[in-house]
Amino acid sequence: MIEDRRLNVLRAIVEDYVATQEPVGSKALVERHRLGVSSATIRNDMAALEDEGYLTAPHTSAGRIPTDKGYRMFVDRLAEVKALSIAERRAIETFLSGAIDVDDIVMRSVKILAQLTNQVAIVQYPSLTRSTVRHVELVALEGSRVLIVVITSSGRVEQRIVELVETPSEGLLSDLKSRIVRATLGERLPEASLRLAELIDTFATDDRPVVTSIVTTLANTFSNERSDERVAVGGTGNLARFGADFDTAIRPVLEAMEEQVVLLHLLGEATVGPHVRIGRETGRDDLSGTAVVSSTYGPDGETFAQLGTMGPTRMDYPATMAAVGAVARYVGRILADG
Amino acid sequence: MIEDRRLNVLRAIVEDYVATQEPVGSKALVERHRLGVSSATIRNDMAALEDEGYLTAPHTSAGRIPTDKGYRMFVDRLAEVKALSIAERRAIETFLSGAIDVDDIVMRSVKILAQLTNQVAIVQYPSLTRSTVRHVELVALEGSRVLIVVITSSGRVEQRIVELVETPSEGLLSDLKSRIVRATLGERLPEASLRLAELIDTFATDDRPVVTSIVTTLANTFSNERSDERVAVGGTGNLARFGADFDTAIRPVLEAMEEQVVLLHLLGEATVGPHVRIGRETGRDDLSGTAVVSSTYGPDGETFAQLGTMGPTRMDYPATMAAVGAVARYVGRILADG
DNA sequence: ACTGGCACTGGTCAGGGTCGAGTGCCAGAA
DNA sequence: TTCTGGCACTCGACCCTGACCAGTGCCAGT
Repeated sequence: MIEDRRLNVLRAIVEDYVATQEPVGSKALVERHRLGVSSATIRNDMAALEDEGYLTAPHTSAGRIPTDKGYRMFVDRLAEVKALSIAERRAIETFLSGAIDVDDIVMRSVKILAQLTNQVAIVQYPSLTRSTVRHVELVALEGSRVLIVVITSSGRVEQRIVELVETPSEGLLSDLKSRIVRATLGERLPEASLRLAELIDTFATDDRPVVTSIVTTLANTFSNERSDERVAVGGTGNLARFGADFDTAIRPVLEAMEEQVVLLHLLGEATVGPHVRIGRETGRDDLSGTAVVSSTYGPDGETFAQLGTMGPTRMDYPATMAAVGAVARYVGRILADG
Repeated sequence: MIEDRRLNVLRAIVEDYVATQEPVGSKALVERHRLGVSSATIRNDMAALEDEGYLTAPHTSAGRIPTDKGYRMFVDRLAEVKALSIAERRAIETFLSGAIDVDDIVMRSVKILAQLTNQVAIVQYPSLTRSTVRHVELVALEGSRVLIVVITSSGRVEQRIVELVETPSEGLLSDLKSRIVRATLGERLPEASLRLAELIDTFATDDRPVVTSIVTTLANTFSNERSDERVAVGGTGNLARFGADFDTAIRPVLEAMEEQVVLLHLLGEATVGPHVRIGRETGRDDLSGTAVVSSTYGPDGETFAQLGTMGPTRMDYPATMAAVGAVARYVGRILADG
């Protein structure tokens, strides 16, 4: 029972602090929440919570603020998932379904996510290595150049142009194409890459130069890490709201935004549902005042990549988690359809 | 003569203020620069410059700082172009020449520009409307779907997939392709779009549905404003250095960065060589503390798009202008080669 | 036309006093 | 036990004050 009340106090403090950005004291707490006990009792509870490491006091005669451990407890055991309003759901749906290609989906996701959460949003481009080959096309261009087009199951279209040493015959090209298709269609990109390597030896020695240079380019495209590692970032304008604590809330985020690698690391490993990293849990000391809410996305079950938001630890976790989860779901659905 | 000295004083004040970020007084000025006169004389000159609107004093007993008009005079008449170091030139060259496609060029340009200037860099994607058609390809996919590929003179490859009502014959497709190529090759995209419209009537009525849907998709691609209006932004980390005046130097920039339209407007109309907009000259009141240095780029003579940087009015104009100019030149050259 | 000197101005900074929100603890009530 | 009212205490926020000083404007003199 008494444990219960303590947790309620913790919850109330987190909520109030997130709302007001100011240390919350025992008196203010009993006024705003119907806790049924006096402020003195709350004071004792707060002292206990501080002993256990869930709260901290900036100085003797200020209120308490949650520690990272306090936030952690809050998201793990105290927060109820805050459902998005119907209007918000509809906004996500209509905005995302207006996208015309994969790049556009990513850009729109970033935008809507930043808007919903009032934070900096990060969306990783759908991973190539996890998607499969849907179509391969070879087109002879003028001169001895060949255009290679690959369409993946994630809807991404990649193209390359190779300059060959000699002009290939129509026959060779179409033969090569059909063999490539047979070997790779439906395969995941890394496997497709392997299959291609085996393919070269099956051609006549005369054709080897042409085949090799087309096939290796294609294999490079398949195992191209670039797209995996690309992320789109948005919502920087939201940082402006945190003018008060520039050094703890803005500077580190601005700096992290510059490095794609850092961002990718922040989004973290694949996890089911919205995942929260608070302060040092992000793995970077300079982001001690920052929390990351992330989720994988992809058509049902499959995992294409990650998306999420980044903001001060004192954020509205339930709302942010709901928004991240919802956007991830819609993006996955749309990628499956398109 | 006396006019000459006054301008020298203005130049010295701009240089000192840019270097120190602090109002500069008459005494400090004579110490740092060999002006050959006493501080009292400088005081008179400063008073005169203030009357003419080139300087302003934050308060009675502080030094002077340049007004926007002062900066304007500085860049127009006083600044000598500061040549980049050989190391810098080489850095630009090697970094940019490592790019693998147009998107990569843009991303790398943003990065190097931000690095050289320590400011926020903006690079507009090469405009489609200003480039010409270099190649068009139609490829039948499985079912009745057709892949359309366009390569423009700026090296950009755009592709679309159309779902047709009926499967077109091989003959029709190759006929259509050759007529499209004949009509549009080498044309600028807007003109190419017009030519396409005329093309439809030259086909037999039976073929109209297929032709129409391919041709309109293609025309849409040509007149697609999206790529024109896309910009890449980088160097946000550099904003962190201006922590001091968050509200005047950072907030407005963060907000502007959110809106592509605003950024495009800031880059401004085509102009030759680096162009500088100071404070309200940007056309936005909230950017009164910000200056934009921009330039067009493109292979010699031609203009593909704009790039530039954005920073506080108290920036090192000569260095920034040199960097913007140099990057613009190299990007243009690389686009021409690739 | 320039300079040295001098009175003046206004911002910054450190010291000191007041105020008040909030705490910890204790003795007594439920 | 558990809660409550009361009280002394703490410490930051705020304000005022005076010393200090960078820098100015002006004037009489060279």
